[in-house]
Amino acid sequence: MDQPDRPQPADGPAEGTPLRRRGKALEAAIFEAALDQLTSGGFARMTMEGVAGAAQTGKAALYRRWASKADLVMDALVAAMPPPADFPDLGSAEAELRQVVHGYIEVLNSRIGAAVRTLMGELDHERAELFKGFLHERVIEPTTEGILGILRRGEARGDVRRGAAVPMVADVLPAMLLYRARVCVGMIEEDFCEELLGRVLLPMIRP
Amino acid sequence: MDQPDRPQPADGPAEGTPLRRRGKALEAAIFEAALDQLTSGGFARMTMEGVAGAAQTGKAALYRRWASKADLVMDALVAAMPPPADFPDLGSAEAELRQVVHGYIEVLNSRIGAAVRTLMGELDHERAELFKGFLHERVIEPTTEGILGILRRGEARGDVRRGAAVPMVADVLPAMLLYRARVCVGMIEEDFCEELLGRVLLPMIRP
DNA sequence: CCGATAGTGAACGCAACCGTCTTTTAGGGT
DNA sequence: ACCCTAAAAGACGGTTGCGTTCACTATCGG
Repeated sequence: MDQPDRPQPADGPAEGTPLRRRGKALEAAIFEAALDQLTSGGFARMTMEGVAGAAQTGKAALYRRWASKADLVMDALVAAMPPPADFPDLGSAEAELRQVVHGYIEVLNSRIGAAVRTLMGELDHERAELFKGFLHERVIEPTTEGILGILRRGEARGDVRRGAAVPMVADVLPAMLLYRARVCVGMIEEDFCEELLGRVLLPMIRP
Repeated sequence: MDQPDRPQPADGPAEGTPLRRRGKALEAAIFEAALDQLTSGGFARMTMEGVAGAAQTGKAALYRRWASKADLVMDALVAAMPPPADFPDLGSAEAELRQVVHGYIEVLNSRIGAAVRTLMGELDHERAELFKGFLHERVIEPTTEGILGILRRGEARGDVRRGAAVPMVADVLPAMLLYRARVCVGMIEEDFCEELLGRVLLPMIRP
């Protein structure tokens, strides 16, 4: 039952590469290391020493910028966050939901997606208060609102049943993606998308 | 951004109560403390010292029984786990799903439910390997199989659409419960049950 | 080239926790 | 009452990481 208790060191620059970076380049490396350490071990197990080591820099360089681990994580999240997703009118709720699912699968399979997923999994820990606001404003609520928009349009168009444009229905998509990410190993495959649409989402909203 | 970094001490026996317990009574107190510490801070932040303190015992008493923190958590989970849920034939998929949702809400609002929820949230951390087998065998798969049984009966009976008796559909219920538990503060209320049924589950499976 | 400054690497004292050990105490059984 | 033994309490040496400091070095801009 004894396993290493720390996130694994991330791969750093290749050997022979000049190691001293300044300013933005160093920050990018630090952010990358921070998100990776966060993902592989959770917030508690992520350490400033680990991040510094993975970014091949010194702790002093981290503490010159950030007072705490949480400050660093928050800045790393903000820096890596993609722009808000679009939820354009594609003429059918099915096409729109398919695009959303594809988009979210792509994000979840990315570094920032994995980090967000980790924090979502820790939302009910006491330290999650640190990130709750960010996750609600930048992840949870935009997702729900965007899908709600699709459902409203669908209701008006007629390809979504009346009464479906509510947050509970909008939350099924993110809930299923997170559950799938939790329960199964590895990346979410694209065929998951078609099954989620065909078995769950479209039957649920059909008129 | 500085907050306490450890789970809060659980309430122990009242002052003046004799503190020395032996055997099963002490183990029960230790298990309770372990699950509470696990829930409030996650696996990483739970410590043997914290558990010992919350159970008002000494570390030596813990180490006499369990070689490691993970061993303790596993035994605490096994001891606290309710018997497998029943999924009886109630004559309609609606009634059956309502009973399941009620049952799971009740479990999720309990100590063992909160602990399981915490571990579900950490399933993709490296240390989650320790509990993955347990969670799959005792939580995830029984849930999916039980709901699948309901869906199959419903298909045969005619109140569930053809093609709905698949794991993807069966996973919507636990996925939504976990998402709700993650995203919203506090206990899951019973009116959540009716909305989940009325807006999501029944529309999704209706013929 | 030179000066300013950020980065590097090492070291430091401290806190928290681990796992172990010892002495004392008290609960349970006979 | 007596005895056995598990539990309580405290201490210990070791490890890890924190946050800080310092001397040196590399980089950038003038």
